[in-house]
Amino acid sequence: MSKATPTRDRLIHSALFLFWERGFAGTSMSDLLAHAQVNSGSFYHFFESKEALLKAVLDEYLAGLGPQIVAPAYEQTNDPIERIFAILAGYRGRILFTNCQYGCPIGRLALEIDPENRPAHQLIAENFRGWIGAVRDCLEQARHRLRSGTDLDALATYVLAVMEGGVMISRSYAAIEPFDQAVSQLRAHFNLLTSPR
Amino acid sequence: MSKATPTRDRLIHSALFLFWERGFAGTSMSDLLAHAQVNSGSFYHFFESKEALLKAVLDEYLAGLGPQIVAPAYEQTNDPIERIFAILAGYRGRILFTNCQYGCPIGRLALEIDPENRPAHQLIAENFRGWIGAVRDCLEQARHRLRSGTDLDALATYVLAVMEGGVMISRSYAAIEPFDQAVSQLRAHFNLLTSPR
DNA sequence: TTCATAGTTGATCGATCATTCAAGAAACTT
DNA sequence: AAGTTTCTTGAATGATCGATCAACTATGAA
Repeated sequence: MSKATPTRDRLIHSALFLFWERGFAGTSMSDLLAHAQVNSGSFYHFFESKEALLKAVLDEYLAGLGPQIVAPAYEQTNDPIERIFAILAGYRGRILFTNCQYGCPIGRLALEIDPENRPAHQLIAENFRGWIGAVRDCLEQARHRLRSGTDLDALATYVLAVMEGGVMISRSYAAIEPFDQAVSQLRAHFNLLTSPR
Repeated sequence: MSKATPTRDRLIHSALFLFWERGFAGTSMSDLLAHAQVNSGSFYHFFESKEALLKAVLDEYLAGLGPQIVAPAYEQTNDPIERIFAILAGYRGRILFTNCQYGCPIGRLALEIDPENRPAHQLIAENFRGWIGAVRDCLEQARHRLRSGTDLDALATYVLAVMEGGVMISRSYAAIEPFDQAVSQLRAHFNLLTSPR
């Protein structure tokens, strides 16, 4: 990250990456400061604490959900159901790009951050809600093709669960296969949901 | 944990619980030693390092998979597919028991532990494989009821992904609903898979 | 030019981290 | 009873943690 970028942005973008790679506790302040090329005094000029940085990072993820995750998938295809699978394919690309090592950054924090830390989990939940909402929008558009009685909220939540779970298993296997298997089964489910009775 | 229990066992059982509650990095040696009522010198008599304890804990989880997770579900019902959902119901109980705060202890470690730490991830993957294997055994028994062409390995992996993802989302929402929604959609999937064409 | 505000520097702080070790107690073997 | 191994005790270690602070520079308004 070039020093041309404002200090606060360098800090956030370094944290985006490092929290994804190493988690929150696993990223030390000295790691972060070295990566962002910032001195500790400057950090505390912009943020009250490491904790405050976490919140800023979660805000940033939320802001990036549309442009970084949803929009590229929407550009791939006009079919609403294919758009859902295009979102999943985006995660597949990121898994491969990181040698199956990094998963979903939000999911990682969801399991790491103390549940008693409600402000942080509120933001994590908002990220999940945003993601689920995007999938739900697609389902809404495809609702006439889905079996009547399908619970769209539950189905959208389910898609997120499959993604997060698939990413998790692929990480430990250090292989893409578990993710692919999970997605292929989800595809089978959608095929059944959209097939004539 | 009473002092009647051997020291090594106290350490492992304390770690089982604390790693589940706070994660590996989030559990300090002093937390652990206080919880197990053991002095640091005794710890290092039995374990080479905190890292070595992690491996012992993962071994313990693997050993507990049958008796703690699978067997109780098998006792609930004889129907192989219902047994899968009984396993999921077991996790539901544990989620509720911990106020939606603790999820799956293996999943938590899967996302926390550095993927470069292959020995640990081998053990995590073995736990996942064991879980998937147990589900696969049930699917095998029910294979005549499933649509032909169903990939049983992929379907079993998928069940784990849904469980892990559902647990994760419930944790951040601090509510059981996301888990229930995920399981209900999985149920819908199984209903479609077993319904006549 | 002056002055206030905004941002930077890096040494330093106390707390806590995982780990070590010398000494001694307890549990065995003979 | 004597000797040997196993286990326990808890103070101490050096490293690293997140955070602080006073001194300094850069910026912008008057």
